[in-house]
Amino acid sequence: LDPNDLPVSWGRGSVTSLQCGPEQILFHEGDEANAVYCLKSGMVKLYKSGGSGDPLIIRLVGPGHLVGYRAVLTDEPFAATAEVVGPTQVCRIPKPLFWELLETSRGFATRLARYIATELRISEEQLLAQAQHTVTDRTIRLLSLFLDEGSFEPRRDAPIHLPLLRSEFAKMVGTTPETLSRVLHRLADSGLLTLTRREIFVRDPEQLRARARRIFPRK
Amino acid sequence: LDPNDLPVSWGRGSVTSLQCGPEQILFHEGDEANAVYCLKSGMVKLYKSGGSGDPLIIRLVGPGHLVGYRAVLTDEPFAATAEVVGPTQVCRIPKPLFWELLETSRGFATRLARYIATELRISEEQLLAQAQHTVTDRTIRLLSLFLDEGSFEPRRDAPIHLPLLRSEFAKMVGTTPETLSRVLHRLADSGLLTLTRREIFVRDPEQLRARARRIFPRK
DNA sequence: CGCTCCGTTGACGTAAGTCAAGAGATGTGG
DNA sequence: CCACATCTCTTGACTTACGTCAACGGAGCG
Repeated sequence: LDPNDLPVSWGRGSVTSLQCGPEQILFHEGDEANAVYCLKSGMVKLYKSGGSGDPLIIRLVGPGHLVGYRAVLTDEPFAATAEVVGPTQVCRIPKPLFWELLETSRGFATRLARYIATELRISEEQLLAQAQHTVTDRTIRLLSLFLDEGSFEPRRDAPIHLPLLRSEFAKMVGTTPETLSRVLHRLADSGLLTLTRREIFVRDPEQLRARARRIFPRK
Repeated sequence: LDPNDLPVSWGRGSVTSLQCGPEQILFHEGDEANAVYCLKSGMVKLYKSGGSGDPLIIRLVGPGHLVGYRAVLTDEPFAATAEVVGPTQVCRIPKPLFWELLETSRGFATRLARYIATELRISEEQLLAQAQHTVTDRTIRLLSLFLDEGSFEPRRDAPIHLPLLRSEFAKMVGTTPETLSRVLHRLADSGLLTLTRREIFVRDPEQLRARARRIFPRK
């Protein structure tokens, strides 16, 4: 996931720019998909609940990335909900325009296909992790992913700062806040992390990455 | 997943046709991705192990579908292993030719993007199921999926016949053969299924579908 | 007729979900 | 500035689904 991966020129009338605040919903799971959104700044979380049970956060989306393209592309209803996390600027690209881009802009469809292909790999890796690794392992994996993509404002002495509540973090790992709390504190006790109310400081980034690689090879 | 979804004409010299037998491997996880495969008949299972632990079967691929396109598209090594299940005919499309198709064949890239987008939805649904549903629920979901796509030769009185061992079925559900056995027999006791050594007869397809819908809405 | 491979079943251990209570934060109004 | 309400995180006790280990039994095959 690298920002500005899709340098498409939006020189059309129908693209609108939106300034969004926290908790604003771009679209709901089940809604008709009539636009694609592109993040200029800020962050959006994409989660799906499937009707029953707690929602699972499918992914966090940063600047330069697209949301909603999957449903628009296949002409299905949205399969997830997109919610703004912090102050965020987005472009709204209506479906017809998106389709026009696909047909006219040379190479756009290919780039998009490649983009989705990467998402698919990530999703399948997460599926594997979910299927056969413990909460602790999955937590380490997620922390390591956050370290790698610096998109979450690493501080000088404090690599990871997430604008997420613990309960949201839990929804990304696929567990409950209670279990996540225990796991994080166990990791903190072993000296790997330092915890504050809503920040996670990684004491030893290299050791974390090493552990992640040991559990999930080839990353 | 509908067969012949990608009616591309393979009238080139470099496309080769292969006749494969069971257990033959098209490619291994980690191999360099130098070709895409298209199934003409038979079945291929795609699984990934991620180095440690039991492999998880990501998906079963039937006639008319592609395998390996994800890695070829993004120019990464294969992220999964493709193994032939029954007697199977496949086309092998070398990477350069596939790329040429993407660039020259009008609309191919878009169709491919749409195809991957569907895979992505399925993968994310499975992720959700894996994260917050029991083995029993996931088993029902899988059986219901098999019922819907008839690609697995439904018999007149016996809707589901899989050319898979129980252990493979378990790898699709994301559990162990032992647990799957217990779950299936519990479902059989309740009258929903009849079991033989390597076949699963669905006594009441409608009830199964109903249960699946109740657990996993909007399918 | 044995060998091997799977599927089944049982006993057991454990990771993690659930329920419930308590402890800090943070914010609000008097 | 201080109660007071609210929200999140944390901790504990309990429950449970599921994985693991091990033994057994029926199929298929040489």
